[in-house]
Amino acid sequence: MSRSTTQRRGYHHGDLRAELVREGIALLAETGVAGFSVAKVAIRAGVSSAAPYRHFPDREALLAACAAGIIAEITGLLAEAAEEAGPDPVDRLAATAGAYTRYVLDHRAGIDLVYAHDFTGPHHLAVQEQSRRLTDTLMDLASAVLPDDTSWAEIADFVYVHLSTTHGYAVLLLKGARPPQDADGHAARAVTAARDHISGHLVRLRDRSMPS
Amino acid sequence: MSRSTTQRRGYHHGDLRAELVREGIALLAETGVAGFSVAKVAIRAGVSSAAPYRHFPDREALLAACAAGIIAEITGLLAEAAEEAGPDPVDRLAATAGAYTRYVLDHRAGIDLVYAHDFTGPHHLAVQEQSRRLTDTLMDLASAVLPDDTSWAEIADFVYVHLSTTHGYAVLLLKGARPPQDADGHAARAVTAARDHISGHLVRLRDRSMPS
DNA sequence: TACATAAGTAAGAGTACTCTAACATTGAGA
DNA sequence: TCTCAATGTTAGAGTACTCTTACTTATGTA
Repeated sequence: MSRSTTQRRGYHHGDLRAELVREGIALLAETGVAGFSVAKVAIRAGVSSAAPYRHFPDREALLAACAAGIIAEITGLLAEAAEEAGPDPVDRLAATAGAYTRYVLDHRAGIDLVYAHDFTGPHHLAVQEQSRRLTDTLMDLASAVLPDDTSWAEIADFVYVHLSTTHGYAVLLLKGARPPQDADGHAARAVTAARDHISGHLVRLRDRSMPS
Repeated sequence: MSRSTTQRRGYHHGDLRAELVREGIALLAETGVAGFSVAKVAIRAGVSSAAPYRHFPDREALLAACAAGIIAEITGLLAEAAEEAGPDPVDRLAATAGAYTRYVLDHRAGIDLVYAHDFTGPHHLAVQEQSRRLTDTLMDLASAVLPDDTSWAEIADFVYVHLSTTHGYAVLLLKGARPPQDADGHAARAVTAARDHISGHLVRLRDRSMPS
């Protein structure tokens, strides 16, 4: 890992593939999917517009690599946030909402790629793999929150809604639909929203197991 | 309102502006913002690719008109769903989550326009007006759920998270991130998620007002 | 050191789109 | 009925992008 920076050495780049993904993610953050083009990414990376085609068969493949990179980065941040949140399972799961919000605020439109694009095909296995890892991370955290006899499907359902809440909150923030605050304030509110969802869910489980 | 259909009468269309918005919304539903073009909308409406420019100064204006139309339609559906849900305030608010989910499932990618695009500028007052109406509708429903002495800002905050949860759930559905179900099943799960959020929020309010 | 190969460049064909300009048709009111 | 403003049409200039082809340069290995 001697040269992971943006510096270019000469005719050959060194690690153009990785740099294209980095610049692609940055471009997505600035312009969203609509403003994304292979040519722009190439210019940002300081190479000709044909160079990316040595590393990616087409635009779609570069886009997919960026998506996989974004998801992988988010997964890492969520795991890290959970770790820092301490031992309480609810604290740990709720903390992921804050980290997610922070990421979206930092990377703005980049996030719409992951959710406004179809990566379900067989050409996008890397994206699917990263999505699975993200889900697995949340499943682990969620299973510590829910009762021991909760089925896998019920955990998945719960995780899905947790991620929905978190994602929805962060995405709406990007619309400026809220009075501007600092990132910390938004992240804290996201954590509270996650807590509300968790506690509401647990209350419902309790009420279901011992009806009035 | 004698001719609101798609039929064309002759050289002149009759109400091309409205039809462009309709077809634009339909195109957005199929392809998302990335696949949206003035030319395609014109073809769908059966007119030349220059005709839309008689009604909209540029592509952005047509896009904004579509967004305003989408938001207006959603607002109507939410109000209707609340009405049909009966007298209980929680039922009424939670019902909006189901209606929203149903709309997104029916119109798929159309929704990403509203949230993946910037309509905050002074040229997009129509979009902002429709957004305000949607928020007002939810504010009314939310204020019936919360204690009487809740401040406007707190209601707005609560509404924001309610909408986040709902929107996030619906958007993630579009990714096929869930085992496919019928729309009714998804809508019902969205309502439950909204209920969990509402009850969790109310529990927190109660705990705050009478600490242990 | 020779050289095969990986990884870059330049040039451009082909496509799609936005928006404009000049012209055609129609309907509604004077 | 006449006329003109509104609303269509065709043609095309200008732009941006994707992806290919042929060529160039650097690099690692025999």
